[in-house]
Amino acid sequence: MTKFSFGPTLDTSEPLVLLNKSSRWNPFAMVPNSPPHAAADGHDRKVLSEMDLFSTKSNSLVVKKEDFHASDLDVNTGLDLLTRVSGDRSSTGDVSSDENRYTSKLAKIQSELEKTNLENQRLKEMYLQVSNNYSALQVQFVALMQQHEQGMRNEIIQKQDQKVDNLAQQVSVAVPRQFMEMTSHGSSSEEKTLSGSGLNTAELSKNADIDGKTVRREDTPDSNVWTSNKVPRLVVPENNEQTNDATMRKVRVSVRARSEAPMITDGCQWRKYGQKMAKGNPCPRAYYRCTMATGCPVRKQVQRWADDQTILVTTYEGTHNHPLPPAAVAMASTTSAAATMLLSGSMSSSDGYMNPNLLAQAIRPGSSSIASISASAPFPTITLDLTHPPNTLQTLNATPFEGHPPSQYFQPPSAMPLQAFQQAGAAALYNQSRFSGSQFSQDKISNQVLPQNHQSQPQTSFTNSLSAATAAITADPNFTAALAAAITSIMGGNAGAITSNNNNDNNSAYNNTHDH
DNA sequence: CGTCTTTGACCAGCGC
DNA sequence: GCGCTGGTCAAAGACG
Repeated sequence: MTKFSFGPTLDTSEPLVLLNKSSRWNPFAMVPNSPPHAAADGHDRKVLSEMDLFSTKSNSLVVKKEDFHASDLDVNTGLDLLTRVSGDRSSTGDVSSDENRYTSKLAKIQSELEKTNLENQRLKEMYLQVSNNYSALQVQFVALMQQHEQGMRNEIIQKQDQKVDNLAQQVSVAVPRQFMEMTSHGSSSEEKTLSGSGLNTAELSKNADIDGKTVRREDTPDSNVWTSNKVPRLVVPENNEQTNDATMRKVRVSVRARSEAPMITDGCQWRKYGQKMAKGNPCPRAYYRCTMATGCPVRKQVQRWADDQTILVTTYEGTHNHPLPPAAVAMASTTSAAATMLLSGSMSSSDGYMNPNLLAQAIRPGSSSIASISASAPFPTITLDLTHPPNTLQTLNATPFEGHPPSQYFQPPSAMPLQAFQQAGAAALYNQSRFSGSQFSQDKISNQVLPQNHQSQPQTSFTNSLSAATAAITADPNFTAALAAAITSIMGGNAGAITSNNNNDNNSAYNNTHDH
């Protein structure tokens, strides 16, 4: 309820004392707020605008005239006003006229009280209404935010579908769609003997239509995760046991960040379930799983980079099957967007091989890059390198843990927020389906033809945003926020859903000598 | 006492 | 089949 402050204009001492002394309410006890004409002290005090502001029974304040007599006024000696009035009366000697005057004043006060009570009542109602409206708006806001997020996902899916259609029209060579086929139909011979259409747009559309059903997949630990809901939908149809294919399940997002802190909180809760020494890295690799919800399939690996142990490499796998706290959403969206790009590229590709021409343009040695895609890794992995300041970013040269030789890099071409970035990423991933199978065939790469509609795009805009994001990252100790800023910059603020990254790794973990 | 971490054991995939 | 490696399990201990 609105609480009205009497403020500095209220002289609480006198009326309070009076009220304590007399069980009968005396309107003149409100001397401090009596109208000027009622106050003999000459002070221009205002009428108390609100009397009983908190009691619904304030109307009971109405006082009958007959309750007031001159004797009453005389008794209340504690009231300055009354004292003065008595003095005035004694000077005039006209008691009856004074009573009449007090009666008229009382009537005025009563009327004012009624007005103020009515006003108070209106204010109460207004407050209730505002409060209710606020609550309703709050609910609507939450709902809109959810719808907005879903809408962005759908938009991305539509863009992906359009891109896929374009690719289907452009690609005439017979190419296996391993990545998609593996997820939609499992590893069947079909994936390698796909018709010359390259892309089965009808099937792609069908996959896209699966939207809304694939969220369920997140409930299965083996489901393909690491992506926003839309991505798994595209990649993995429901009711397909093949969706549990280990390869697809291993789609990963790796984040490199320079951090001396033993642990970086991203809002999610993680439970360490294992630690092992990995080949080629003196630092042990810690395994975590999300414990924010039972059955959440999200896992992550944390390991310090062998080349620079000040760099924490966190690799995420899976999609949360539960709501995320705000603190976790940023990271989740970031990694999810990256995974979305990766998978969207895989989806848009009609084959499993890289296009050397594309790579030649996508990979610009010496140029900045924070995103790379590993084709040599056992699983499709997109790596976000947040360890380099602007203009000194380096492409990632290997998957973080396995110590493999330099993988294929993807540098987002220019001036391209989400759609273009995704297109470029998709193109870069166009032929990377094979990396899901861990063995990338260079021989096949050389024979591939790719659409390159994105390759000529200028780079300055993206570079600028990238530099800004990187600067924010390097300056911001809040890894999560910084990472979110970076990806938002890349993705044009359309980063979708949810995969959470968290560096819960701690120094103690590295003291262990658990090895095999 | 419940939760979390530690860590040795176990399993699966892969190459030889 | 064997060894290597990555990944996971689960008992035991630590911790609050």
